[in-house]
Amino acid sequence: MKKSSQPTIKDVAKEAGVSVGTTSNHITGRSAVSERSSALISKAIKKLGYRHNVIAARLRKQQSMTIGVCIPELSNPFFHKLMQSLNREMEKDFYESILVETSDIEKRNNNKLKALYNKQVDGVFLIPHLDWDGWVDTEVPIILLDRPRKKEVLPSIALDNFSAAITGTEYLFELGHENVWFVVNTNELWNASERQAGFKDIARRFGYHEQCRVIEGGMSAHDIADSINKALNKYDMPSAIFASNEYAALGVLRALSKNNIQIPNQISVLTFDDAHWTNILNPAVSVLRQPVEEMARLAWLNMKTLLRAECIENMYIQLQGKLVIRESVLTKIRKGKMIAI
Amino acid sequence: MKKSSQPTIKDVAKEAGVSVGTTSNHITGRSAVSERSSALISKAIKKLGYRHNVIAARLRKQQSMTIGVCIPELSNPFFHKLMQSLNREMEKDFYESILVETSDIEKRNNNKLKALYNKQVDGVFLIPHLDWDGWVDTEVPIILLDRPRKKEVLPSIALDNFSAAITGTEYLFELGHENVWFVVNTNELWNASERQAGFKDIARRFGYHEQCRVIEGGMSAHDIADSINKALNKYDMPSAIFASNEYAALGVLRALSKNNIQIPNQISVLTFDDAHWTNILNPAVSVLRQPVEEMARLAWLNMKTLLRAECIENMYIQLQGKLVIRESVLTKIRKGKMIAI
DNA sequence: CAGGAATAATGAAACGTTTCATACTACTTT
DNA sequence: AAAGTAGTATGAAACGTTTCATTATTCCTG
Repeated sequence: MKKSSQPTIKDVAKEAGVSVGTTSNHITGRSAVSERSSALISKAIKKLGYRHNVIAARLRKQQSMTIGVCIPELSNPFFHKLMQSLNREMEKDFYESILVETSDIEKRNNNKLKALYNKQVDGVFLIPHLDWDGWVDTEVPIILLDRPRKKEVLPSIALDNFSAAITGTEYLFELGHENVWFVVNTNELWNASERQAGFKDIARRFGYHEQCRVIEGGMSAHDIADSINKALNKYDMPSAIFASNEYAALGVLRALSKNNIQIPNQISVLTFDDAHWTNILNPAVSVLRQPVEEMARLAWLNMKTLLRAECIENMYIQLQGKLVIRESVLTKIRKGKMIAI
Repeated sequence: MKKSSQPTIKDVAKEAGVSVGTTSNHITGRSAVSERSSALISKAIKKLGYRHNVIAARLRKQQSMTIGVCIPELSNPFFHKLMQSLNREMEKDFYESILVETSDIEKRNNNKLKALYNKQVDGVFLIPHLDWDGWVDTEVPIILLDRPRKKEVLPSIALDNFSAAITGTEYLFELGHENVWFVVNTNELWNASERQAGFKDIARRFGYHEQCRVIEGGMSAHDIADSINKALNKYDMPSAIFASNEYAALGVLRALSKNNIQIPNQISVLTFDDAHWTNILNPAVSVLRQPVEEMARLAWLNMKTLLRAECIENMYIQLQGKLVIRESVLTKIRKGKMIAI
């Protein structure tokens, strides 16, 4: 905003020959205004090029119509898809978001959180860090997303990672795969460990825990590829690999390609996260999809409840993953007997 | 913000036993405050849990410290990387961004732009649509990014698409490739056509325009794959393919894989956009990288000049693409004679 | 046509800051 | 001791809305 004076609501009122109160009513629509006045005001607005000052309105209303969204980083597909979906939801109710990235630059969420509070956000969506100490202003609603770090005390919505891993693994087992590797990377410990736990659990139940193996990948896709490479040299070749997220999946693809291993003929591949390339590469890779839009929808729905100052006791919503079958998993004949799927 | 009354600067002043003016000076640091007062105020702030109300400050200062950023959609890697870089730049100067996605939902930029103006943004970064009519509030600084749609009248920063295409194509030619395909998709016409023009220009200069071909791919990566597939059946196989962006590249990979064509042994591949998977897949694909951070840096630098109310006449900055050589392009021996590179 | 109800319009106060002209204080200098 | 000066402090006005208790107007009903 320049110093050049924009016309205010007072100017409009004067021009239209009505009071500021009436003008405000016309603009916000919160109270009835006669047709005559409305017409006059509309004309005045147009004539003066009046622009409604949202900042002044916010101050008076003591409501910013703004939600702070803290995510680790925008470059992660899951996070920016989530951001996108949240925006779309909030937009419908004329709310606006302030996006802050917390990772990399700032390991602690707290500074960012405080800055958001200073901006008078009406609510906060937070994807917390592992080392987040949980400090929070109890006056402003908060919902934890994706990583239910303090789910006992703060409302949380996340994928049911444990079950999702079971869904995926079970699918592989049912198809006849008995020797499955689960590949995790180490930069996102919470979800990875839950998924890993699910994998181990179902492997044990099927009695495949001897052959099934968890490969700890490292931080980058390249590290992961290396780890898989080493494992490939060390152990019997698995008949399927389940990657715990997009980066792990890329690492798997690299390692298999480097070793001239065909997907799915020699090794089947399944992965968490429905990255856009999964459906394009050949073979298109089957995926355990996180219901991002659903998460955003529920998040916003519950936020609105909270904004109405209604308490939600002990909310912890677990979303179910969805298996999306494409071309990267082969049906295996199990020793002699056919498996119906 | 709840109704529950947060302490205000007045409460702090009273608690500290000084005036509001002094308190404000302490908080904002715009005018000297004695050690004694500062200490008292700090103590009072801590005691009351005072929180600085940014909205009130903005109203009074007639400055929102906020920049609107209009991008087509967050899911496009180039755009969210740009957003990320812009945020990082602006953060250093304590500016904040309001992100709006324009595409898909709303074909016209204008509504979004007006909404931003109502929010009293101090400036706007805009990646305009093809059909944008160029309406703009001349009072608030604007810089066009990536697509210099109205570069004659509005300051713009964009990749020099024409030259970048030449750089990439020349690289292929120098390596001995004479039969090169350039693959464009059709949803982003501006940049694609510039790149295409560059490609055609250099092909003509090398005298390869007979064999070199532009493949119009379609909207999605799958459509692009289909188009390439058809072209492969129809024409002589090229020795290299240059994809005009990430989606085109994925389409190329799919089509080649489906046809059991080896990269780079049978066909070399080069692409615009340094998508994160390009460096991970096997072979790692060589890339013509857009200098995103540089673009963000320059964008913010110039925005700051504009915010200081200094005029910038006729700004049109063209950034140069950077060739990143990886594993997907093969050096060819040209008929009998070696090419030194 | 009086009385009451419904509908519109009014204008001043309030939201929580920053700003600025003024006043105060404590030194230093003549 | 008066005068000057630099450093601080003060408090009321202003930023542009919304809100709400009143008042004005219109409409309906018996």
